[in-house]
Amino acid sequence: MSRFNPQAVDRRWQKAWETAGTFAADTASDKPKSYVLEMFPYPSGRIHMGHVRNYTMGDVLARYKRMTGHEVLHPMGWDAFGMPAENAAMEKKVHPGDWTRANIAAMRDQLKSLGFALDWSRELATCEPDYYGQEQALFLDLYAAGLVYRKESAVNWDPVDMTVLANEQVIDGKGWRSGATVERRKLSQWFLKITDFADDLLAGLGELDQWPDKVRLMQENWIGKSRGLRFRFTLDQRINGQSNLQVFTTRPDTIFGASFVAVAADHPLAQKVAEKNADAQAFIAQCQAGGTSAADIESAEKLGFDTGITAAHPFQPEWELPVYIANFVLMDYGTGAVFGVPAHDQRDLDFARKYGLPVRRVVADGDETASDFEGDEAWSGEGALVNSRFLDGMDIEDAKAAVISRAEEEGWGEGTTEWRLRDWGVSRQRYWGTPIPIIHCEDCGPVGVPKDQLPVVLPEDVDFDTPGNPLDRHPSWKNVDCPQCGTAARRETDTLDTFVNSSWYFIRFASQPDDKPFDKAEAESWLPVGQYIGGVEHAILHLLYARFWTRALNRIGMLDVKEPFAGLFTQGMVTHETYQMGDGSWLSPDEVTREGDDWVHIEHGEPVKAGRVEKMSKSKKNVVDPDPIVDQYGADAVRWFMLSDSPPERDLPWSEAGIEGSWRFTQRLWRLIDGNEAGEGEDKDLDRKLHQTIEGIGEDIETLSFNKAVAKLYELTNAIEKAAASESRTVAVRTIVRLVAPMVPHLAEQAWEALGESGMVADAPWPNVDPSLLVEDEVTIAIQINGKLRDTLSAAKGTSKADLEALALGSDKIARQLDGNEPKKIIVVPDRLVNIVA
RNA sequence: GCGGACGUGGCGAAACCGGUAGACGCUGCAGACUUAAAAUCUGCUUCCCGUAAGGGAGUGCGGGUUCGAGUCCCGCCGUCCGCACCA
Repeated sequence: MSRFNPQAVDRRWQKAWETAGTFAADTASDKPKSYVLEMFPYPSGRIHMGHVRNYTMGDVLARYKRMTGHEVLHPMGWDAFGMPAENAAMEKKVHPGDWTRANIAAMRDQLKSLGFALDWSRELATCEPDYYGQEQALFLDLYAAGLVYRKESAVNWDPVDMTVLANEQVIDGKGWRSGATVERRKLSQWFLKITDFADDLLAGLGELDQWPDKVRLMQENWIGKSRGLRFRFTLDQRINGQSNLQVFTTRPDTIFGASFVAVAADHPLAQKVAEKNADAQAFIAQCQAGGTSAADIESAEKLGFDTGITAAHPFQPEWELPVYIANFVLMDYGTGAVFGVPAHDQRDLDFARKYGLPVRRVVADGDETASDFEGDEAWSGEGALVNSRFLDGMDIEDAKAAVISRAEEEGWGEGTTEWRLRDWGVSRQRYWGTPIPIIHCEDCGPVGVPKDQLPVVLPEDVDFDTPGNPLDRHPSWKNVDCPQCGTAARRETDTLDTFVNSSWYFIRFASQPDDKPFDKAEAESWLPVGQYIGGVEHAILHLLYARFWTRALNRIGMLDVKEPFAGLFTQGMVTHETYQMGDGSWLSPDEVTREGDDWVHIEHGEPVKAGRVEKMSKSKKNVVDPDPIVDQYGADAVRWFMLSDSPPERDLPWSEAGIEGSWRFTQRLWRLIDGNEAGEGEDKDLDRKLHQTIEGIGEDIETLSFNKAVAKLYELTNAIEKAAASESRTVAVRTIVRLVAPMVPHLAEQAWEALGESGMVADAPWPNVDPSLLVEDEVTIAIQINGKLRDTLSAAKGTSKADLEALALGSDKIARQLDGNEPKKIIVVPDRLVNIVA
């Protein structure tokens, strides 16, 4: 009997698939189409285990779909623009393009070594002009359709490096390189009108029944449709010529609990106050220090500045509320101004306690109705309105409606729908991205680059010695003539957010003509993606942007598909134990070894502390590189491990013992197949097991429950091993090759060939279930007393309730337990259990 | 701060509609084969009491519904993810 030798076999079949064009997707095929897609990788340099897991899952599904008669599109490409390339350029003095392309080449080889069933003929990289040029064309189409506009928006400004920072480059309010306190600075930037589609994006979630509920809920909350009241406070003085201050609230019911009004630091009222008040100016400056991210802003200490202005309560003009400038009010949401109800909002309560403002209860917390609110925990739950005049006794919803209709009658406010979703800012002040195809002309304003001049190609001759955007200081690229009037003008130097690249790559995979972004009919023959697989970290932004982009293409008539991804699966991370020396420094898994129950350094034997199992990360050095693992154990063992044990949506802890186990299994499987001896006769138990497995695995793969499919294959393997030679056993061996083919394709091809089958197993049909072989005739019945298991017995399937009851009462163990007592009641669940209540 | 999820043996987990908790894998232990080792094979492996037969406890914690709860309800605790310029 031979051994399974992946070092010899893997490459052989990878070449065979490539030569035969096995996985090339044929648009003209009349088979049912299936589009399987995993989120394309950023070419960071090496494939990591997270990629291997992600792509293995998609691969199993793609191969299974092929075997069940589908024409499968399973492509791969590169999300190739982004900051790491520029960081590498600064640190290693390499051009971002060279760095990126070298990374792509290395990672492509790595992916190929894993034997994924990919259609490489459709490979694309977003950093190449043939991709981003088409993206520029789409941008211009959206611009023409009125879906693109410019407005002022805040960025993180590093005053020392004189550059814009990404949120992740702001650490505790400081720039990551310079250490300088970051400022919020306003720049004129490009926006896409995603809010035009807010209602539709929300409504569309309802039809995405193959998406995880949690993702739909997260998107729903992100879009954040809320019904509320927009109304005007009358101020005691005119500011900017206005004596009104417009606010928005989702809780108009709590209007009688108001104790202050607050505006954002960049609200016009705040700006006006600051003109004459140095303290206000200083406060605003303080609010604008630190990063722009919501997490930073909202978790900071609540601070306010009393402007001295007061606002009259709409129901009682002599009741005056102080107007504050506050650091937790966001200019981007609602009107940038709110009223604070400390008793029923935690932020407002913290603020009121800090500044000694009144705290009035207006919603009863059970029996608690007193106007004076005690304690430091706001009550945001349900309750009847109290201390609220005409609202008293109403529930929250009725009170909201009552206040809105009163405001509308009296003319000082109106019920509105507000969205948390904001328009998508796509401007990035960086080099390594899609150039925005706009030329700024003094006379004509922003003018789109004519389509026959696309692509606007990034200049190659740039340097990264100075921080900031090299496009900005590249005169020959930047200075051009206006396409409209011909006078001197300048190119837009901002590039597009990389989320734009990933908002349509799945369409380009389906159709990639040279002269346009995609062919409508061809793209529509594949779309929507049947199963999209990627990390949960993309649950909101990427997926929402792609859904928006698809709708935008819809509106301009380029595509009739509305939802890009019919099925979505979010997979868990690959984790590993962490190791630390006594001094706190991290060690990588290959620097440590086990001695008994303890870990020590592999070279000098010093003790090592094994820590928590965490996401693999460079900073904690708990990273395992797939390459040497594939070399040692072969692609199939790695793939098998990726599918085993952990449910795919949960984290998968990588372990040396685990990959060893997978390796042993591949060898065992090979021995089972290669060592099968012909026999006579049928083996009914094995037949049943086989067909139960065929049925179960099909379901498991379709629901991406790979860990369950793996467990069933172990059970079947165990059963075949134990079975004596027979015709049934030979059939089982021939069948299991096809059942494992999506998971361990190299081994399966080799076995298929060894068994003398014709063609490739990748093209073989998936085995059929014979329902007549699934029937069980004996079942085990549990016998409980008061819900506790006391005995089990075996009975023919379908035994009547009365017979089961008699059998149960006839058991010695039960008689002993009952000790002569009469059962009060007996519950019988046929084919399952008998529960005796004593 | 806001939003979302998750929690079952030493470990990863399974358990379909509320019906035998722990399938399957890993680890560990014992044994077989071997001159020896590796590989392989066999058995055991939730915890506690007990030589055993057997008994008791048990699905993060505290309550509840039910003949019966890992599963349903209420309240906690812990961990992880996202928060619009990381991708």
